Amino acid sequence: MTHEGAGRHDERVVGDNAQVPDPYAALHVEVTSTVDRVADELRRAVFDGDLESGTPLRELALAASLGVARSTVREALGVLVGEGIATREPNRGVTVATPDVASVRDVCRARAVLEVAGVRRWAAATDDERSEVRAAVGAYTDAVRRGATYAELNETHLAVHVSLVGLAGSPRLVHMARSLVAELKLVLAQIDRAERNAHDQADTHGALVALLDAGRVEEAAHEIEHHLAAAEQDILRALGVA
Amino acid sequence: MTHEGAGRHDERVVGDNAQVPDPYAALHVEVTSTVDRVADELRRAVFDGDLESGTPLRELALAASLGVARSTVREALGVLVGEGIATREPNRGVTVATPDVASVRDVCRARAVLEVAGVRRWAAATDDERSEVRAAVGAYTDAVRRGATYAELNETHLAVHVSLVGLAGSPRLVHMARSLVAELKLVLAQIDRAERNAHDQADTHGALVALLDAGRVEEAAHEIEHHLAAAEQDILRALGVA
DNA sequence: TTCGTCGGATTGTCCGACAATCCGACCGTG
DNA sequence: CACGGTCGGATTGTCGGACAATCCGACGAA
Repeated sequence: MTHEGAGRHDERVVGDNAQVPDPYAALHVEVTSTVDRVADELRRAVFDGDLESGTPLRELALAASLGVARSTVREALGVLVGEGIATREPNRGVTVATPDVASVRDVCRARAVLEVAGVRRWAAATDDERSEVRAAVGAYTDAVRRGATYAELNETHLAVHVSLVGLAGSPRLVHMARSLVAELKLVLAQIDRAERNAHDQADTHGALVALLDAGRVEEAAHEIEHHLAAAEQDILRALGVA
Repeated sequence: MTHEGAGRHDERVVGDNAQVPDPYAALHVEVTSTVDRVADELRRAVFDGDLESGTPLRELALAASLGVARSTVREALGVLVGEGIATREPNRGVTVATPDVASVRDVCRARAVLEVAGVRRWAAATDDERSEVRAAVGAYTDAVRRGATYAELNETHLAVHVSLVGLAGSPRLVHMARSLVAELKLVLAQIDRAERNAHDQADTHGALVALLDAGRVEEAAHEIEHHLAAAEQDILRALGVA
């Protein structure tokens, strides 16, 4: 992903004219390199289940199939590897990552740390950050009530959790959370959809916000930890752990 | 698709027949690609101050200077960018990252989240993890007493903080902590050495472990937060923030 | 001043090439 | 049959060259 765009031009502090507060905010151009597009396509394929975990990503074949040069594919694969969506073994190539039990546990534990840290800072967060959480929860519950597609439910649900991390007010933590969520999406993409119980967590998330609004932060933190532990168990069970 | 040859040969997950617990542990070969060596060299140069922040990293010049191909340099630069040590502007190239006040604040805040999470799990951590913290603290205090070089003091000191994150028992969190520390090293490499007050935090760290051993976890967490806030102020002051 | 235009420098992408490495099959020996 | 050696194909890692696209600064005209 590597969001972070938002070109922030420096302010020349040379002296007098430091008054103009960027009249051209809210303007941005879409800069899209071929490497980015290839990486996007590969991500999409992985998350949509077109590429099962463990599938080797051959550079030549991908280059031919996508109509780009091998070096371009290679660079895109490097991005995927950096995001943890794929793994590279020296001289053996890149394959779609196969999450094992340990990594699922790890991702969930790390997620808990980040999200709890965010929740604990609810009171200290800005209004912007809080309203973003509310918006994310609203979008998710709306998707549930609307009976949206599985993919959309997933996306909005995970967005709620990322927004919780956003409460900590640290772009880097949010970036880490996104990376963890990407790995989680990889796992979810492998689990047979029928295997997973339907999303019925709209109430849970609403209750979480209610707790926070009531100032019962510690209860909310405990709640989210419980929620994540349950999710971890669900995933491990669906993965068919012995 | 490509159904045919995709025989799902069982991967060498040692899960099943775990009778033989790896008689060949403690054996590993050093696999070092050219890209890795180039990336290492660039990191070294940045952290040693050979490359000031903001310095453009020209692909052709580096390739010629290091005696490797441009594509190799390019890939190494991608790694550096992924680590946050350098930044890439499309069509403008890669430059050594110039940390601003906001990012310093961000890194410190994120660090605090991770380290506090680790400290809070002191009791739940494994003996291995705890002894690793003790070893790191020991190495640092030893370096202080020994009057080691500035670089060594830095390294051992930061290793202590990473080891604290290790208490959480999550490899991914440790990885994130390492990434944050790398960014911090970049900042420290820019600050004139004379500007920084000498390391006298051996006592602080020893006291931290003492608190943890005494089971006063919350005090230790508070202590580390205080410690990090102070370090942030030191850095910002040395950076010459208004 | 402000606005085109031009040339040089650099990146983004492509192509082709080769050695190194890995993998599986085949084969000979004991 | 088990074991070790050899060989060929497939794939990666690295190289070198090439070209269009883009950016930057300077120069010059309105």
